[in-house]
Amino acid sequence: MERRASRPRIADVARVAGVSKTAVSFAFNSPERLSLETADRIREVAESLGYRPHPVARMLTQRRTMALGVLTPQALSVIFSNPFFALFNEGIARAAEEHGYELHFISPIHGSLVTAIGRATVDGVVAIGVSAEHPEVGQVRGAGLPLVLVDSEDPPELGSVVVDDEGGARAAAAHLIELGHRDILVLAVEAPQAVGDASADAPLGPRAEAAVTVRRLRGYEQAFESAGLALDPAWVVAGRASIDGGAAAFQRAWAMDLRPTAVLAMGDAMALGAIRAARDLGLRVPNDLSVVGFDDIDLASHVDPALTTVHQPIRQKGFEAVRLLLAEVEQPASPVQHLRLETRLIVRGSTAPPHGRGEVPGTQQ
Amino acid sequence: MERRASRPRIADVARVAGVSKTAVSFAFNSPERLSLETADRIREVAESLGYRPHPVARMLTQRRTMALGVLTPQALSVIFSNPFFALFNEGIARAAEEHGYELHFISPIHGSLVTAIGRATVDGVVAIGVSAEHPEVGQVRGAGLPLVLVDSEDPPELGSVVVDDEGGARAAAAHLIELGHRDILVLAVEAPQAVGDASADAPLGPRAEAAVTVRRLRGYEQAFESAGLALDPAWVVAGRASIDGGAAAFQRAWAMDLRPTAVLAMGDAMALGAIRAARDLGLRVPNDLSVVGFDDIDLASHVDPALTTVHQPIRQKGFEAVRLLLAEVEQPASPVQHLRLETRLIVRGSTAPPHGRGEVPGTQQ
DNA sequence: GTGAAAGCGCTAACAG
DNA sequence: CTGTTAGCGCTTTCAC
Repeated sequence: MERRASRPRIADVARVAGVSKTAVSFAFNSPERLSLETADRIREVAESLGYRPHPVARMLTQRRTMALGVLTPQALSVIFSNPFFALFNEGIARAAEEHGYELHFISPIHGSLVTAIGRATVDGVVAIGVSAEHPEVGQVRGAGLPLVLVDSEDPPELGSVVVDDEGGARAAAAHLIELGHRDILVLAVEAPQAVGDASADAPLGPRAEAAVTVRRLRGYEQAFESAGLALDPAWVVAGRASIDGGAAAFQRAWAMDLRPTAVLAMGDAMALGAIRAARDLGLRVPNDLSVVGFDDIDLASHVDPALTTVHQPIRQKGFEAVRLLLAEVEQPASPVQHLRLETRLIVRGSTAPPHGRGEVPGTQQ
Repeated sequence: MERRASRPRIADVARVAGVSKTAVSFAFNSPERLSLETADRIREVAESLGYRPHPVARMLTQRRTMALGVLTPQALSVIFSNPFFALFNEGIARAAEEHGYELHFISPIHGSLVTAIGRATVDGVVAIGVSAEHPEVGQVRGAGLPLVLVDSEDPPELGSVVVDDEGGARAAAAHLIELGHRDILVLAVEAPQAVGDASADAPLGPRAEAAVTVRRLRGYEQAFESAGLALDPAWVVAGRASIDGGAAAFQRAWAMDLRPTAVLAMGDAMALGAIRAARDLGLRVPNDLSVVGFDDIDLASHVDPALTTVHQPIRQKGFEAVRLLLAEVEQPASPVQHLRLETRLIVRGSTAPPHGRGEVPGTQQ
């Protein structure tokens, strides 16, 4: 009856090798505290038994998991289908694996982020799309976990990584204005209705994404003001941050009899959607309609015409967030850090002067 | 000194509420075993203290983690930058969240998949790009974890989800042959050099991806044979499964004086790379060169010309893999299941008869 | 309805 | 160099 289907425990190894559990533990964790031969013999026995220290038990005693959490209010499946997250995750992943940490994605479970956080076994978390006003932030901190915010600086005592949304937006709007556009439609990101079923938590309220929207909108406004113009609120329509969302928003604007010569979209996906919708209406881009996106996802440079957009270093955002987080995780005494990364306008083929007057910028006024 | 910075434990709640630890546990896990008022009071105290059951301790006693692992030999960062995985992960994620499980990505840590698996705290794993000959498979099974293989049926006693690679490849090749092509270049996927540093494990050998390659190649051959032709091994060149890899492979073939009128690429990314390389050489697609991909990633239908390719249900593959896995996880007695999904050729704009004779298929013979 | 006590599997003082 | 022992924080029989 010595054979057992279940996983061998440390005691089994100790018994077979004729040593104490301590010795076995040392053989794995501090071999230098054992004679070479003892350590070798123990490892052989362990090997032959197929023994591996149980990771959960190990976490419990070591009080660390060697895993980092990526917290998002979005459903897991959108995290993986969204090109923005593809880049962000890539950056996160690169930093995590460089330091030997695993990655756990913390997304609503049965609609509840609170339960998801409650279950997370991580040493620290990077949160994106979340800020001060969210109960989740308090929960993570209450759990004693280091937390770094991305795209929000709100509880200032937390580490953060943000980009210059305002400056990027300003540059985008200024570009259009310089080209001579005056009838500019703004496609804003509406707060996504979080997965939420009718479960206990999730009084989601204004998400941090709203903060990004506000910053970008402010940038647009500043550019208008600098040019002595004003951004008419009626020309700001909100939609979901996706291709379909952008298309729908553009159509809605059109149905409201807005006839823009240019579009400022707060995301590339929305920009692409607007282009699609405009084409369906018979408009040519950029001749009849100029479109500027935001983010500079991979696709932006591959579509035709290539999308003029505001580049933000998404990968780097993820990478730096993990770097800041690990500093806190590994030296709990270290001060929290704040990072602000640059954005820059990339002019490609989707923008031109209004009225199809070719590629040469000229003031139509 | 009652205030403590660290996380409150169950004993703290018990003490403050004036009950035993058991009662506190019951208040959370089996409230029906407590009087309503006791349970409520305990929960209030817990709330006020900010108490949350420690997830690791919980895992240890419950002997389940409510998390599933996704095992891949690729580095974490490639998992997120690769469009194939984007789709696969989406399917995985959808199924996992539907059942309330978290997802952990198990990728080499410091180059070692073995340590990564050793650390994984999951109730089961879906492995892709791995099969019988890999030590990792044995390790996972040794840990007593249910395991479902994707793209391999090799240890037949394991659950599996595969697609009809052979049939898809056959259809792709047949399509080209019917169009009249005879000089067909095959772009095969070469085994990726796993991340591996010089660390202990990773005698990686032929990866399961090799199996996919073999199946697709066999499909191509069958189509050739059915047409009374033969696939010349000299016309099969291998490259990395990426855009750059495809471009490089095509250039290499060109440098070896191969002058194909068509390309069969084992992945869409490679196909796209081949198109790029061909264009750089002054060839027009599909007039001078027809290209067929494999997989049908999102991008395939968005490029110009849209890519003719073999569609495989990548999302579904992920979704089903988790479904099969959960069946095993939740009813350990249940039999392992095997699933084979269909593929189908999707003809778009990147294929035409050879010699630029327009879009109408005609036998050039 | 409530609590005492025995683990879950491992680590790490502390002795010897 | 090796073993004893006491936890890590929670769950869960089993008595009361």
